[in-house]
Amino acid sequence: MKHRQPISGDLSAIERLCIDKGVRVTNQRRVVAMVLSECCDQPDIQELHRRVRKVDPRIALSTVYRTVRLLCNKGILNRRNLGMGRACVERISDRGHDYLVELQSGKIVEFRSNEIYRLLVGIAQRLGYRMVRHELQLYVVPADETCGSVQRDPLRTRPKFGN
Amino acid sequence: MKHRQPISGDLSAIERLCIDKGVRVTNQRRVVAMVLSECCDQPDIQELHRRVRKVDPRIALSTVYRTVRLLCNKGILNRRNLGMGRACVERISDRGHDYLVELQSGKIVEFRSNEIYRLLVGIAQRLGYRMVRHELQLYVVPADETCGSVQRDPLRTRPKFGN
DNA sequence: ATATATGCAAATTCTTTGCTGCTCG
DNA sequence: CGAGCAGCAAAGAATTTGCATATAT
Repeated sequence: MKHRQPISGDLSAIERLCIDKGVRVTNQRRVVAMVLSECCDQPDIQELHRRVRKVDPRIALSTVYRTVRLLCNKGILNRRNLGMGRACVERISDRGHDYLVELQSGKIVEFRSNEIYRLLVGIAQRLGYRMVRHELQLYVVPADETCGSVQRDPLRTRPKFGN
Repeated sequence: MKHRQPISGDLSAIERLCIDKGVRVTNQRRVVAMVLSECCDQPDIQELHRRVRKVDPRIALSTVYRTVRLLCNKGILNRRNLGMGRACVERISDRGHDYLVELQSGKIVEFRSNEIYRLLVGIAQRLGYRMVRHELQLYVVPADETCGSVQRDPLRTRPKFGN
């Protein structure tokens, strides 16, 4: 590997978290952190890699996978399934956000509900647990839609634990 | 393909739905429907195939994939991601159910909340949509747990649209 | 009878890993 | 310096598909 100039600029929120948690900050991790910090959509790993490459084309896909996995383990990132065959990498935020997914178009809208959040805390408590986080997807069709509840598409989901 | 005796017995709830929706009922689909109707856990595709094979060992994995995809499209089944690297095939039920997932052990508890359900309907409405269904996972640790919100494990999620 | 399913194996796509040379702290 | 990274290519795992044959209606 040839020498490479460290990228410049302020640290992203994610980079800050890495330092706080004692994660070694390499140049490629910095790029991934930066790209993710600037996202206002929900990229999957391949898309994330595409964007990362625009900053530094030499960063390998496997590095992105490894970085995301590491930061997931550290509680900094989360890989989230949005159903309908989509998944994304997102920053873990304190209260979290949820997604409304339009079935026909695939359009995604983020939303939050403190009421739901509080109910969830209560449910966990009542069952003897403490809530760490949650994921909620709301699948919808336009209000005027006449059609029934026919699914848009099958979607696969591939699971398994990573090390 | 050699001739094969149709399996006997009453129709499962899922088979009933297939007939109603005009889905051609083949012997292998009947087996998949039956196995799923009898599940009281959350099997993934591979596990589903394993159980299907116990009934008829000649049913191929690809058939199970195709059947699940078809029934998802018909709004009879749903493939659901439980986070932490697990996904499952489940029957779509009217109001739906949600999952509480214990992060350490991976234990899964189903729950329902009418309050949350109502809130979701309202949220969709307010945004100009009609809710078709939702998915909600609640990740927890035992109440007495001292540890923070460190993630259990990275997990992959593989998305993509099917046919 | 005939449009559709199924099995099988090969092809895709997503993800991880082994190895070796680099780099952060 | 020295433990932990990044690249690359190859291995693995999950899922789909092409094609010839079998089957439901």
